[in-house]
Amino acid sequence: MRRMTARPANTHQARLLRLLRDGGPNSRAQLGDRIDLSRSKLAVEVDRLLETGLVVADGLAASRGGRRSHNIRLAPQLRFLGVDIGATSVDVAVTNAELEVLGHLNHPMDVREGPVAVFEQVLVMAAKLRASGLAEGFDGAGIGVPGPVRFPEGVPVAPPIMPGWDGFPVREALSQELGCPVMVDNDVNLMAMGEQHAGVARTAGDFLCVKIGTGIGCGIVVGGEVYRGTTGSAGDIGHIQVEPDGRACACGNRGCLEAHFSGAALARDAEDAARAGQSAELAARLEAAGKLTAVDVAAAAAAGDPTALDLIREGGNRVGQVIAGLVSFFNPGLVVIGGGVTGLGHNLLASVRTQVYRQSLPLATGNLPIVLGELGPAAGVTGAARLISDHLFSPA
Amino acid sequence: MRRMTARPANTHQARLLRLLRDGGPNSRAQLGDRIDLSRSKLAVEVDRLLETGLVVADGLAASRGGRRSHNIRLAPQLRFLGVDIGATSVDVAVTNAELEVLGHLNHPMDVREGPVAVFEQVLVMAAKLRASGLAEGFDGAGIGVPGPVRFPEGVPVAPPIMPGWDGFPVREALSQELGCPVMVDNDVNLMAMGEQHAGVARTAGDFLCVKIGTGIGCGIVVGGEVYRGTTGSAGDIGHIQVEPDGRACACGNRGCLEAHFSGAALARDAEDAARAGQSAELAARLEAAGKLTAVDVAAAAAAGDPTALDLIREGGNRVGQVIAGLVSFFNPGLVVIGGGVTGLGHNLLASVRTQVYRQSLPLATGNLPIVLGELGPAAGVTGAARLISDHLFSPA
DNA sequence: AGGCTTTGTCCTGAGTGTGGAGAAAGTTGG
DNA sequence: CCAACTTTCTCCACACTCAGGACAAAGCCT
Repeated sequence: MRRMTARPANTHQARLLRLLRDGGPNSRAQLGDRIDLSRSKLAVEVDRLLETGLVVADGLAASRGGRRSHNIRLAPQLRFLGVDIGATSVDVAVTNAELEVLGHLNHPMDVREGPVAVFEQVLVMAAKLRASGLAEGFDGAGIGVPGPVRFPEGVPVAPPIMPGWDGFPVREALSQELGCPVMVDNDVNLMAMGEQHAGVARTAGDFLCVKIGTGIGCGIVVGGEVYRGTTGSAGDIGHIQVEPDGRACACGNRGCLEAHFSGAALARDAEDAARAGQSAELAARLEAAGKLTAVDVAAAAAAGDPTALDLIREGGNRVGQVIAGLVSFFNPGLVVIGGGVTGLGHNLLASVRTQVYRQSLPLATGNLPIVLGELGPAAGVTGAARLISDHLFSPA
Repeated sequence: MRRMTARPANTHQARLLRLLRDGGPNSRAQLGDRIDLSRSKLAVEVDRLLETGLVVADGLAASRGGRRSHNIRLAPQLRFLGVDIGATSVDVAVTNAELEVLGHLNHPMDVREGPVAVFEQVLVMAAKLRASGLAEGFDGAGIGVPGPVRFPEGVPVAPPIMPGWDGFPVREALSQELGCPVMVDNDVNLMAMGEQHAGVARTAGDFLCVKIGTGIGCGIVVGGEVYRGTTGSAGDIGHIQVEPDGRACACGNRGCLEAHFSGAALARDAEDAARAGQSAELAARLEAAGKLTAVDVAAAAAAGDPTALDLIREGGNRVGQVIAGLVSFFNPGLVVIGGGVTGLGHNLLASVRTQVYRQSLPLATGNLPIVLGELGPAAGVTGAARLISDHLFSPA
């Protein structure tokens, strides 16, 4: 099957494609209300898009008191691949042009196995999605990796938790294998874009998206656009010092946020508490599974275990302390918290909120929602699809 | 005398005006090299600007091997007023359209005397500058205040150190008095814009500008544009907590950065040290003046006084610790340090650098200059002039 | 059936912008 | 001093963009 070859010829067409992506099917008249163009000009550009095949007119909508309108929509056979490489698992999903997830696979895998092994797995999963009939091919792919990325080239740089990936040409390699355009970004940025597209951040202009998984990172959105910093490492808050002479961190320093609270740190603390006999609940789970994860701590907390609750509360205080500083500095309109520890839920959220509302000035916190992400694992892959669609839906 | 009434009619004209402002006089050909327009279209827009009087063609430049070019420049009689309200003094300056400071006055004054008294003083100073022949009137004015500002309206909101200003219609009032357009911003943002226009940040895209005066604030520039946050309080880093249960701060919290280090805190610490007999040098100065300021500490340090050096070092460590966190988060391409304590100079800078380079990841600090601002008190007023010129040099 | 509404198409005219021809004004070398 | 060349600037013809109005198509309601 022939995949998408055309690109919008000008900014009007690009804007129309994004309107259709974000707003679903529309009539020409509805599009006209949302774009600053005359009806005549709009009609010309829509016609050109129809010619390219990027957009189709299928069927008529119900009348709204007059002539029925044509349904203009993005070509229904368009498919994007969203890939989210986490520290301990890989998510791969296929979406349509409106970025709705049609199929989603997850596979546990350590990112430290290196790019070659991970890519092999990604391609297997992509093939599986294709075989299931959800896609005959991919028109573009977005991929997120858990570390800083030199964005224009799509190459990870100096990633602390995935040393084997340093300088690996992710974009080029995946583009070769899949035969379609590929864009690469930090996994946290993709989560932010996912929540922006279909989650809690739909209406936010400036917001922060804190992802707490194995590590901790923060997506920064300024005026609707992801901010990546000068070298692509913006949002790398896991190594902000929260305790002078605190715990040793993998990065070589002491007292980093990540060393004191993250999915990995929480699991370790829980295991320590279990072995020290502080919690029968956690000890039982450790006995059963041989190890503990953030999910176990969440379950123990839900069961009312005071040690687990303490661990979560203390962790929330740590993150909250850092977020309070970021809120003072950045003055966002929204803070989203997501990642693997979302299961810790409102216990975590409560202590984060307490810290932020107590430590930041009222002007910055007065009208500041601090909420959990609502997309869960779909945030990353949705964001990945949005990344590549942003790229393809802009003039060549 | 008639002041500037015309505004650029389109974005081309606006871009031309800014090119002339930032690059000085130019021929049509030189302008053509810096703008993406054909020579013919360029000529048309330049002619229209000449008609409005915003731009003049005076004289011919030396030949560069062919026909001599006309010097195109901004109207030489254009005048902007730059006002920088500090916590303890007021700066007022007049600039030409290229934002060169033609005259600059400073007057010690406590901002807590309130907007009415301060405005009176500002108008006296503006009149003095006019009387000296530097200006016959003002085509626009920019004004900075030491607190958050609701930018679109030009109104201070909930400013901690200047309670009497809350909600005072600064923009409207000053515009009435001066009879010209006025824009209002936070003083820190103006310092950033000043250093961006004519100082160390001329080539920086994303940078931070930390101003340490009576308080501490931080200007944030993203892609060349000042970022002000959702409620105008972005960069308000003075109340980030640096020590749990630390010193009491005027804001009601404990352990704020500003309480531990700032011009005010430094002066107080120095006085305490002098009274405690820890430093003969500082004691002598306290004796002489009845009080100490950051300038005294700088002088004592320059004279080799170890107590003063310690105070500066310790303060630098505090700020450095916060800046390290911001660098990890924001990944700027440059950090500028300015404000009243610039006199502490390289002693301060050294400890800030040590903290940042030690605590932040190499990817973020690898190529990160941390430098002192080079404009001193001119940064604020230059930034103020730039603020209003940005406003006037954009389509109406 | 007739009037009204909504949707979509067509056409004209104003304005925007490009590129080339060429005039104006200078330098350089013989 | 003249011819050749360079740089700067102006003028003009042509293509393209885009808005707005007229009008046709297709529906609803009475």
